[in-house]
Amino acid sequence: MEDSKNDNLAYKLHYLNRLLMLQLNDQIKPEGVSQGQLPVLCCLHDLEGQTQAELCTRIQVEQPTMANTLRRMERDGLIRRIPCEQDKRQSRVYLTDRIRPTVEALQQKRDEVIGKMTGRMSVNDISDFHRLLDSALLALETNNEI
Amino acid sequence: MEDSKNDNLAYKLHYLNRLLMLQLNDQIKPEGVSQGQLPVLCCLHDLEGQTQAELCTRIQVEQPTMANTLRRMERDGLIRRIPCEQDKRQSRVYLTDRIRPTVEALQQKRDEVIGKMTGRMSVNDISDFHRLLDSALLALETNNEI
DNA sequence: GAAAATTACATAGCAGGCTATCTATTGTCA
DNA sequence: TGACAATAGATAGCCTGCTATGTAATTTTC
Repeated sequence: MEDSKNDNLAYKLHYLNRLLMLQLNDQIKPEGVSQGQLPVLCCLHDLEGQTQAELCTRIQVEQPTMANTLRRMERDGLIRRIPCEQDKRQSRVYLTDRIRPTVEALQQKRDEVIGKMTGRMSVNDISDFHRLLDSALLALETNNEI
Repeated sequence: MEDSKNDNLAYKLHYLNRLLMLQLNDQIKPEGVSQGQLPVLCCLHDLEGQTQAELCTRIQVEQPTMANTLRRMERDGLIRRIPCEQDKRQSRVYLTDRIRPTVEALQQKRDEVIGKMTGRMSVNDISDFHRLLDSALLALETNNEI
């Protein structure tokens, strides 16, 4: 049976994701940025001053994951957090001046890795790939028992 | 720009993989098995007595990753390791009697999650999905600069 | 046959995902 | 107003991936 030899969608997706994240990491490492931090940089590049909770919602990770990511990013000088006056529980997150000018180049690096991945695909293939991923995402996001 | 709003293949793949692994975990957790352990169980179900290095090659993870996974699986009573007489550096890995009879049911659980993911796809879609993942894998496995 | 290279595996340390739980603040309502 | 509920974020602890490095056994080479 093929599936027991790892020839199944779950294995392929998992392995492809690992390859992709490794190569993405390699591309953005020179700027001192890692794979998990890039979505936060992009999200803040769209709109600075978001709260941790807002970043969680947009990037779709759990709150403690974001808390850890932000801690590392602050440590590495990618973001700064400014406590909110009105609500002392929350902070607003901003890019540092050092990283702000490089975010678009980082997005380009990411797109190059995606380009390598889709190198042998036709335009139709790529739009099918998007469509199939969207369909799979929607199916898994739908909250009911299997 | 759409890509800066996480509407890109890298983000989708990453997110889909996370959803898939979470739901796979939920399905196999009752048997005391987790997502990263399932490929090892399947691989040993095909052929018991493989070495750590052989498992690495088949499952395509780095050796320290496998070492850790095997340590947890031994701790949890999923495998046992028998030192090799001829070559004292290596051990051969076997399923425990407890887990051996359940491996096929676990594979079925995995296939159910995959089924949920592909629920709205046609047979053609699914074969396209395989083809596109294979193409992407091949492109990223090819070892040259972007 | 001994030194050197290789191999098999273990360990340390990090990133980034998760759940569960804690603290402090804010909001609600009787 | 004072108690309780809800919210924002931090922390602890786990898994699974990675790189770098260490150690013991084996193989190769001179």
